[in-house]
Amino acid sequence: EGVDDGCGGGVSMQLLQYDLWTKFHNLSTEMIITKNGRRMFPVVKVKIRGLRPEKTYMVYLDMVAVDTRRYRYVYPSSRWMVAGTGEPLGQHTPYIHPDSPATGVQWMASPAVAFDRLKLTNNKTREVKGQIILHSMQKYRTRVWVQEVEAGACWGDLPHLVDQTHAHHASFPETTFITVTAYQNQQRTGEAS
Amino acid sequence: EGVDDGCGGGVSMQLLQYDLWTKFHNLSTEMIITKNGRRMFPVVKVKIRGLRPEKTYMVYLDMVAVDTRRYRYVYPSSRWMVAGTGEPLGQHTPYIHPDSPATGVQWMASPAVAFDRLKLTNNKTREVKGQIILHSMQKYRTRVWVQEVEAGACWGDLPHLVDQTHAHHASFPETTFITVTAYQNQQRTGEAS
DNA sequence: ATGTTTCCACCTAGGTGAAAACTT
DNA sequence: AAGTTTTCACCTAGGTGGAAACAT
Repeated sequence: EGVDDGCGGGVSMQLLQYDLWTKFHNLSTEMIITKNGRRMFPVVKVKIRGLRPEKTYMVYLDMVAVDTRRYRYVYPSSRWMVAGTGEPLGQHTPYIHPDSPATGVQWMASPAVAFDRLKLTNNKTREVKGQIILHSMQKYRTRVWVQEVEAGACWGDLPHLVDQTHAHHASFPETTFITVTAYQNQQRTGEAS
Repeated sequence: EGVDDGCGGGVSMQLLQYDLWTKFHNLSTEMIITKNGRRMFPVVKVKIRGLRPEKTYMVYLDMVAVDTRRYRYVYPSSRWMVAGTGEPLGQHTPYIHPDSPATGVQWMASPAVAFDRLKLTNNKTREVKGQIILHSMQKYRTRVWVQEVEAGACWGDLPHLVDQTHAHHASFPETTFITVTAYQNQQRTGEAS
């Protein structure tokens, strides 16, 4: 339940499927990205608490570039090694959770706010809705945001309402990953939760 | 754009895919229901106008039993004929549109509020969420409701908030159908919209 | 040759129409 | 035997891992 918070207030976010993520963190740490976009495995699921029930919030996610290095998987030792300098840190438009906007009651009633529709891609040419563009072979960490918006806000306008200076956030060390376009570690398997 | 309204106010609902529904009304008028639930074809899609932008509404749908007769498809003439008395008129819990609750802005921004997830069933034993239970071989008409609710309402509580006396409604003659468990009319085909 | 990306056949989940089964 | 219901194989859409292709 690693949690930092940006903005004071009692808002808390807890990463679910903690065992799965721990295993991921120990064994693999690699996340596939493809041209057409690939879903994350494991899926980021969080439990959100401490919202004001009647207020309206949107929830969104972005990937924090941990550094500007490039990584390579080295076979004899089966470890990730630094392999030079990567792309400079950039800002991408966050992925807005499809249930947004919704009231505090709704977000908290849900046992798990899941980002299972999110896709990761390396296709820089066309920006597709629902996909986050990342650089290959670089290290990222998942970060989730909760931001209050006006009750009348609608889905289409949400991207313009993103204001990270007035939002709560949490990032989860277990979700740190290195982007690949094909699995490097052969131990990687896809068991369900 | 057949519209009746229950409650005054400028709320209007228009049935979309009118050509498709007209063809349905002229050629077929039969709707499949199965044990496990079957989606409607055509799908009910409506355009909603005249809501107060900032207010919160839920939208739901029910099936009005047109009469208590039982119908049979007679082949030589290829027509539906009355074939005796059916089940008495009953009340079923309405199907709440999965986007509920949402603000007036959101409902009106959508070019078509579609009930494409709705399933119709003849399975009276277990009441399944997302399915409407109907009697076979009887005649029904689709009716759509719009009801204002408090901003803090959440999905799980909506069924208890249904109050048809304080809701707008519209029913569409073109959507009148007779329930069957297998197609009677061989001309029935499933072209897309 | 090695490291990286794209492509593609497999697999799965779920919806559909028609054959099979059931009923009266 | 006719009418009605259920079952089931086909089809489709979309996600996945490994094979093929590409690049350095």
